[in-house]
Amino acid sequence: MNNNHAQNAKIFKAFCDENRLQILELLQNGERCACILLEKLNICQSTLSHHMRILVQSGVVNARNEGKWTYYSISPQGAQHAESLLAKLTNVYSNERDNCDENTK
Amino acid sequence: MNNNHAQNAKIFKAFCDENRLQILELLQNGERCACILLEKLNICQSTLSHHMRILVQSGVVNARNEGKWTYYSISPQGAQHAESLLAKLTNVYSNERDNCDENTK
DNA sequence: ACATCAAATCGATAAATGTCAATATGTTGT
DNA sequence: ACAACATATTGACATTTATCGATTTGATGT
Repeated sequence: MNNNHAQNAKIFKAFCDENRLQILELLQNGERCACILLEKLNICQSTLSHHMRILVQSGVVNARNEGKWTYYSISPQGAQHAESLLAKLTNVYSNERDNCDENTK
Repeated sequence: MNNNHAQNAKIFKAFCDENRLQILELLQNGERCACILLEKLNICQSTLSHHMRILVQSGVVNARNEGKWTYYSISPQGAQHAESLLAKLTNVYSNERDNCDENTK
């Protein structure tokens, strides 16, 4: 069984903050420059940078540098990975028999 | 647009902790009593209770009381809700034109 | 070289979270 | 009523996280 829960938890951290969800919502309309995101959010620049780092590290968001700008976009692959991971983590394998057995370890 | 990001963030908090992911993994084999979960995890009882509360409040896990025991199980509906919410949050509506427009607000 | 702008990093601080020990609540069986 | 057990709650503490202001890095244009 896949057991790197510490790493998997990091992926879902992308979705655990109000501001990050708002950022994702903005990115749903397409790739956006950091400065545009900054305009729309009531946070300071270093805070945005912090959130973008978490989003990128989760794999859910892509970053692209062009000149002095950084463009961010939702990564369909990263999102798909998070989605299937969530499905995998919540899939029920049992048919509910053997409830009190020790067959889980 | 659906904007209760604070509430949505709480749902994904269920998946943001290593221990909670391990609990979900145990529940994949079917409904489990808290005492069984406690046996398998290296955490103390009050910590387990804390994590179960977060999991239940996220809607991803169901709790059922029977006598002095509490049985927990994965909620397929709750999991489905989280999954479709994740998909909704990462869906890209744009065809990548109008990148620098102000059409997002 | 220099000024300007965008973004990242650093340092400090406040808030949130995870953890445990101790206690409380509630159920079961005697 | 009481003891035993399962779970929840409380209080304290350490760690992590979110946030901001200040500074640094890096690119652009003059």
